[in-house]
Amino acid sequence: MPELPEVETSCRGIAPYLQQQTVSQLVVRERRLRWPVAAEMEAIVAGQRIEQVSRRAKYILIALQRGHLMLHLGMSGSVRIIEPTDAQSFKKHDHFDLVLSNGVILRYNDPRRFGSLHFAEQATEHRLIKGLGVEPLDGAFNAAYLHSKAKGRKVAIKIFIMNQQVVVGVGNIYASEALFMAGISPQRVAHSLGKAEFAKLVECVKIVLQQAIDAGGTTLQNFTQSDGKPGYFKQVLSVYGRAGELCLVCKKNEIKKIVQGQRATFFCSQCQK
DNA sequence: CTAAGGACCTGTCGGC
DNA sequence: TGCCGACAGGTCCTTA
Repeated sequence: MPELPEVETSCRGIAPYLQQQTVSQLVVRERRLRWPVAAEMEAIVAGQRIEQVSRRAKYILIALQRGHLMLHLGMSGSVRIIEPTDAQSFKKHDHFDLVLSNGVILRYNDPRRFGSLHFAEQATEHRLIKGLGVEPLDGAFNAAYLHSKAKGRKVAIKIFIMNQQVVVGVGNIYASEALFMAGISPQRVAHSLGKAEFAKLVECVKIVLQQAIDAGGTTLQNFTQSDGKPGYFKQVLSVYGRAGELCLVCKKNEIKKIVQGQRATFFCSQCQK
């Protein structure tokens, strides 16, 4: 479910409630997530002060006095803040609670259980984070970087920009959107792009993600804002999910849907070359 | 090393 | 109305 903008939005939404608070306890009701929640997790977390909440790729990092919690939302995960008076308001698939000493609860919900909760002394050294590529909104993500990474790569450019070892946070929706905005066909082989095309693509990835963050994250079926209310913005998507409809740019061609790497890709064959 | 496909899960939707 | 298959925002792991 969540792409980077949704994770960023969740992160910002929950941070004010968590920062500088103390964890009273972690209550896990379902340990079977993408990876089992470690048995020692409760003991590690209890009593620790939360220093900071941040994001790396699609992981929400909760910095404790000692170590970090790493929360990934997978496809269908969401977090919400529960006031003490509503502590008993459970929904189906509420898998764990991070309970603060002031009674406020960070509650994690995830129907498909593709999300995960890890602990690491140093998040940057954790095996799931260590090998990740650059942040898309960072200056390190630029045309020269992408160009050099693409050398010798024969995968389709859409698959390539979704590769977390290259650049993080570009999910299936925004990969289609960025390529559409850049006027580049998703089927192009990665190394075949020219310098100007890499520059354009980088620029469009940044724009598309930043716009979505500004809009509070694209709201699709089951994203819940961190305050528990349904998302209020519906970002306008230009191609994603619009198969068979007329392209918004050329207004002549129908948006096509193809499958790449077992994922749906949407594009306009007129506007994207 | 790269590339491709399977795996993990539940919920929803369209078609018959 | 009920059942069944297809599909859904992620990403790791195995195999070739």
